[in-house]
Amino acid sequence: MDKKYRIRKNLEFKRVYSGGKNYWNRNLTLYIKKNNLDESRFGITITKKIGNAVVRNRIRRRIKEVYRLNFHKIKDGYDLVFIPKKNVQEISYKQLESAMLHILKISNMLKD
RNA sequence: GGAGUAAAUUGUUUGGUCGCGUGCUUAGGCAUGAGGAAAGUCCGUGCUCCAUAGAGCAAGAUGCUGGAUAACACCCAGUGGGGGCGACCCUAAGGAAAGUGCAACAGAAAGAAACCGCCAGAUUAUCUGGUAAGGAUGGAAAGGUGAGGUAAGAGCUCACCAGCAUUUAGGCGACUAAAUGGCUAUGUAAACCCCAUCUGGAGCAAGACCAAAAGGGAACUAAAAAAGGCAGCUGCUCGUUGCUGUUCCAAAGGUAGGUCGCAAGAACCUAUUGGCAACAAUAGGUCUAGAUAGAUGACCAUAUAAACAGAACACGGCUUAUAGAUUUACUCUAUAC
RNA sequence: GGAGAAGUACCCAAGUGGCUGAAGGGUCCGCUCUCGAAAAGCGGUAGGUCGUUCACGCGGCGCGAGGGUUCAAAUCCCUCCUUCUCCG
Repeated sequence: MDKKYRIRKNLEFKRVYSGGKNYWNRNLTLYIKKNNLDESRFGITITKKIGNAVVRNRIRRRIKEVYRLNFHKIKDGYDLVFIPKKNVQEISYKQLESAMLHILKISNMLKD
């Protein structure tokens, strides 16, 4: 995943939190905001309260993997921030994939 | 074979499809990419800034001896004490006769002790003197056991044991052994303290350089010197550094952000030599992560099972977590011979 | 990544070696007041857990967890756990 498709600055994260819409389901929270660019960008925030460093790394890598495989289905011109909830450390990769697709569907971010 | 002690190693393998960080590149690719604890941040160093890192006090650390080290609370070799049949393990282990404090309750008394008792004398609801053998309290009661001795007793005397001091011998030393002496004033220093040795403070979010936006900045003479005030250097004192009012001008400063710090090092491997060892010296060889919302993953196949866990300046230790497998040395014990 | 603070009944908390299971509030229970409640006032041998008991009661353990020093630890020392704060 190229760096231009990722949110990297603390300022940009804060802009998405304050000005964006948010959606949630049992496993995830999603913040969305228009970014006036040609492509969509994404970021992940995991609190230190979830597991230890190994668990957090595994969750982050799985979310990146799901996003990479479904990248082409997502509408252009938005910033997305995924925030996993505490129970994500117990679910499998397959369950995480369906949860992410579900939240993208209810937020109306999938292309037709 | 069983039970155990000590030390060490390893801690997923191979293949396929898609994907990530860094470096190189002829732009297709090639090379390389987490740990024994990367963890906790408990110690010690390097490194950076603060004044060149200064003086005194305060505060803190260490605490048997010797060695080793860049340094340490770690490590090695020993000493004393404790535990285990043993291999072996544990040990904050200086000073209580420098001084102060504390030892609740109980008990006569918690440090140079007469409540009861025992003995002697006077007197008779008791008083005076001697006495630490016995009672009672307590975690602890004034060296222990036995014998002599005595009015009753007592290291008062003697034997053995424990403890103290001196001398001699051995050892670099902690200390050990023997002899002699006087017979002895509890515990607590992870209470204050004393003694010896050591420590300036902060920390890579240190700090250096470039530098948007926003915002006003610099020079000068009088006050001047001195003193005072404010700020920085350390918790305080000393000491030390900078600033303090009027006139001119478009530079200075360092926030967001970026670059560096940032990986060839007290490095690792092998051999030899010195040393009981920790370790040191020499020679040869190797280059081995460097991110900045933070790189190792997903799926499939395979092997019987695979834990704890993820670098953020680096290194030496300590502590804590850890499934399974393997190796070496040693101890006790059953059976057999 | 680095620096620091705290942890005591259900909640807020005092206690810095000894008669403290632990002061004091809130809470809970009972009573007064009221038609009834709330508020207010008065009282309480209540309070976690384990064992024993019909119950009352009695005993053990318990101040984040585990060790150590001491005759004696919530308090002193060491290790670990959890929570919170600050530093660009």
